[in-house]
Amino acid sequence: MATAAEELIDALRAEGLRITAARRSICDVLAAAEGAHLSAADIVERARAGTGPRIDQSTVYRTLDVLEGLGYLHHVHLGHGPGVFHLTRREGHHHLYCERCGRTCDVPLDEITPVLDAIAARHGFTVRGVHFALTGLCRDCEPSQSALG
Amino acid sequence: MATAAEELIDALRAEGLRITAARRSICDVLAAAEGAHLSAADIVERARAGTGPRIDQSTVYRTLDVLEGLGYLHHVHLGHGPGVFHLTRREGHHHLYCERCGRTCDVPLDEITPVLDAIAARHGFTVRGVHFALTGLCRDCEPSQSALG
DNA sequence: GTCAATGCAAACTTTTTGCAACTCC
DNA sequence: GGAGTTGCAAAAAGTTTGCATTGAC
Repeated sequence: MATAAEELIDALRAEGLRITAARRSICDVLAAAEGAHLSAADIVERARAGTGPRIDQSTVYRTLDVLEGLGYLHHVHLGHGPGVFHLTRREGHHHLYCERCGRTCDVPLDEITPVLDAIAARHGFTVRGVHFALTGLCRDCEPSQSALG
Repeated sequence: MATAAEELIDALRAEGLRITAARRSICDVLAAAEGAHLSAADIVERARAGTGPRIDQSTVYRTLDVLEGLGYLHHVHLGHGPGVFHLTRREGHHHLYCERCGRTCDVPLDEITPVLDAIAARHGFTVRGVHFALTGLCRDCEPSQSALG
């Protein structure tokens, strides 16, 4: 199959950027992660496992920056701690983040954008980003769950 | 009037915590800020202007932490950069944040919570936090504004 | 061969922590 | 007087930058 990694590499090439071992490795990691949310440190670790221990975090950050600039990647803040990266497959999505257990859940944009936009519009804003998660509690961590039982 | 600062001090006293010059100063700054969003650095700066240059950021962070724990204070992340603090007057509110110019707008919770909760509930979540801003563009920074003109 | 990209180290920003000295109650 | 707080300094965590070297085209 024409992998997602190849698509990223082609995108870089189309921009006239150079295809290096580090970039290949980073693209592989991102593609292999599919829907997962990886921190920069995760990506560094996996890229090193793939290509070798010489890949530096600064290279990873720079490559992520390039890919994000090209629109192939988003980074999101789920809570405190490092931002997490994922490819912008399809439409993108918003994130629900459980403050207690850290579980995340993706919410399709078309499910949430119209609603947020309507509210934002009343205040003269356009909601465009999915840059921060919506924080709350998941079913298992909701206190009323056991309190009511 | 019984100022908001006094209310905070009373709350600390009621917890058996000690009332120090530093804490008074920090409470004054928070109360004087009213609706504004202050970073920790802002608060340090203003507290020093009020009480003297010896107040340390670590003291400010620790005091903010106490007040947040007591429920009198929230901190929010509007974008990249430092978190911002504000007293939790009344009901609290969500934040709209313009990615381009940094303008913020408060959205009353009762305007947005039911809507977010409905969406979150479908995914087994309860949206509780207003911890991260909704990011987007304000009227003045919306590109379609001029593009359509 | 040239210039973009890398690896390394170090800076940077924001927040947290360790600890002796202090001071509020 | 004793425990909670403070100020100072240093660490921690995440990200960015400077720069000589390397390697893609």
